[in-house]
Amino acid sequence: MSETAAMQIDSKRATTATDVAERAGVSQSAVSRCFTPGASVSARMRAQVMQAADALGYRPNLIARSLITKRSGMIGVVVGNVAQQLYPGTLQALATRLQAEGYRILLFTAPPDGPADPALEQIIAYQVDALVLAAADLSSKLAEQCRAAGIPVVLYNRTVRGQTASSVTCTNHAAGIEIAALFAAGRHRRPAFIAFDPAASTSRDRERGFRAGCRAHGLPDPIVEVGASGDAGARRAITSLLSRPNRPDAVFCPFDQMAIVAMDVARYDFGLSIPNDVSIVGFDDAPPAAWPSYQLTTYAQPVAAMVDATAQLIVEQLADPQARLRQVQVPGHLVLRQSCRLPRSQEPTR
Amino acid sequence: MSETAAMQIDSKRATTATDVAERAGVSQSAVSRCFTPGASVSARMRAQVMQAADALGYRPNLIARSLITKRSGMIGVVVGNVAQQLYPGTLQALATRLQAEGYRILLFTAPPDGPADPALEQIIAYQVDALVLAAADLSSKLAEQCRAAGIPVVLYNRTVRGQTASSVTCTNHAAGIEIAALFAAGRHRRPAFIAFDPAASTSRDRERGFRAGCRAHGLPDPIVEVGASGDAGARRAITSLLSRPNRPDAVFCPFDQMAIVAMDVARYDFGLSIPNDVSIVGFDDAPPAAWPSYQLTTYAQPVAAMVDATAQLIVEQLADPQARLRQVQVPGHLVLRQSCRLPRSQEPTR
DNA sequence: ATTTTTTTTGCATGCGCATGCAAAAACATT
DNA sequence: AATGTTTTTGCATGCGCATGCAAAAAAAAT
Repeated sequence: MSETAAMQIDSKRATTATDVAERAGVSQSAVSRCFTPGASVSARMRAQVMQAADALGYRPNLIARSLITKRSGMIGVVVGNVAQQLYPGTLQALATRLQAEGYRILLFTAPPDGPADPALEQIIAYQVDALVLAAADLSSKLAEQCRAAGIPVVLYNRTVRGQTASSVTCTNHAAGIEIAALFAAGRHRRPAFIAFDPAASTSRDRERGFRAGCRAHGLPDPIVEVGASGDAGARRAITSLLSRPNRPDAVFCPFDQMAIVAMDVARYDFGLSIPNDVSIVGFDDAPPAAWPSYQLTTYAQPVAAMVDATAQLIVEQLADPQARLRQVQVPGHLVLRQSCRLPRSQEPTR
Repeated sequence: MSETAAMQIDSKRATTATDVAERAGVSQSAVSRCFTPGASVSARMRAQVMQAADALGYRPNLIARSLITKRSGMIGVVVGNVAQQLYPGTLQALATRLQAEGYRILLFTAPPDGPADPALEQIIAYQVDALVLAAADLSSKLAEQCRAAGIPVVLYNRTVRGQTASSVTCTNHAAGIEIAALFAAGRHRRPAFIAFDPAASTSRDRERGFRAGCRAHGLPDPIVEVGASGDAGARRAITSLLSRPNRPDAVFCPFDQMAIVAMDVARYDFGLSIPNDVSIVGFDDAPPAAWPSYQLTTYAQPVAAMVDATAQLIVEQLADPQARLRQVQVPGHLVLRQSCRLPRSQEPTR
């Protein structure tokens, strides 16, 4: 009776290193060593242990291991809105990369409303080895607190004032300049920019570059409209722009989703032809940019390279906690498609 | 000298419950109790401890806690291709929901190539409390192994033979029937279906429903083409379909991305008009389906409800490991837009 | 065959915390 | 004031594993 009960409990219990040791007739530490790469074990012992381990279906408990090694093997990734823009691709790439590196991803999403730091407590309490902040509009407080707690932080696609964390971004400023040059080359006269959250460094840098580029190429200062909070905001902004008495003939949208909305509004609400009546340029080179219905000219973010840099920064900081913080900028490139008028001489590449 | 070194080490070390106890002049267990909801602590002690904890910036180490409670508070989520289709939205919703429930998400992505089970070892070793499998084309072996290891598994948007796990899907079969009915009502004559991975239950169920519906409504058996492996496969499949001598006049694509590709090919490669020359219906109601350029008629998957059901199943199984496995089917609904011809009498709703 | 060197193994300990148990303290009852 | 009752607290222990240290075994050198 009670024996049966005990056996049931036993069968529920996960098999531990001690169980394996017992069955193999060796010590628990021997088992541990067999599962620790680079430990000193004889071939015979290893075979013996492995056989017992297989028979019992043993897997080392990584939680227990973390407790000792002080490495959880988990990287926290905080994403604002997973569903938008380039984050799905980034997440995929990041996950693949970090998994290859032997890390697991602990995913946190920021609540859609308000910049409230998400389960901040959780993040620190969970002993993540490092943190990737991939939310353009997330409070920078989180980064600081983690840093104070000794957790390396890498900002993805954003920067923060005061060098409290490493960051990886695209060459946002240069991109803005380049796009202004493109507009100038296509003989546009009235540039415009739809700003995202003004607190987001990414949007700010692109805007600043764009302004500088306009000035440098003899264009007037761009008309700026704010198009925050998703498609609705973008719709409002582009509508406002196109309703102006002398409407812009070249609109730079700081990410593709916004540009897509802009194209749809221009075409279907205003009956405009792109790029004849108005040119629209996006940012990111998200998948829909290449769809035949849009053929969006856009500035491609080098996601693979950015993810790579992110992983590298993490590994670097983990290896040496004293490592200097770095702001990595990865160059992107313009992808010419059909949504922006070009100088006569130039054919769209690709 | 060595004192300084020692202090540095100390300052690196995270503060533990024992540190707090020392400072507050109480026992470590008292500290533990203060951070354990529902434990017996006097108000005075709590205040005393909390003050010390604040001063030291103490946070309980969840890893250590897990070791004792045998609950990691983590839910493993395995996703095939994060970047595609409805997964971003799902992931967002799931993360939000599970976070609200007090769980963290440990994210695993299946390698894009081959059905190789990803870091399976990792998943079990990491003591996740439960596992959500949201990869339509992932081997079902993983589910079985986890179940054997005593980890509750919930299949999201797919099922598996032999009741080895709970699952949450949309009413795929009924949806197939409904779409056949829609085609019949619109006086289509030559239905077609583009199959996804034939191993994926989701694609199979939709196809079976569609076939049944065609039969029931006096339509011929659908022409079936396989369009696996992403956009390229879809492109090949739809091209093949539209190249046929008597090409189909109604194509059902088992998810929106495929339908989008189909629309683009039909329009731009074949110069066809949608829905006059050919009707196209998708599945999921992903964001692009609503974009003006597509106006895709599609069967909406009730993501919120499905995520809800998933969370509920998990909570249920965690509360009672003996709980019966359940196959939950959440009803979706047809969203009529412009990509499918309707009977004269009917105007597109919405 | 003996000593020295190297490798392999077991023992003991502790990571940070939760929890059963018994002692102590606070409170309620007669 | 003394007893019984409830609450609060500390002590001790262990979760599953890695790791320093010393004993044991194997290999190399004399």
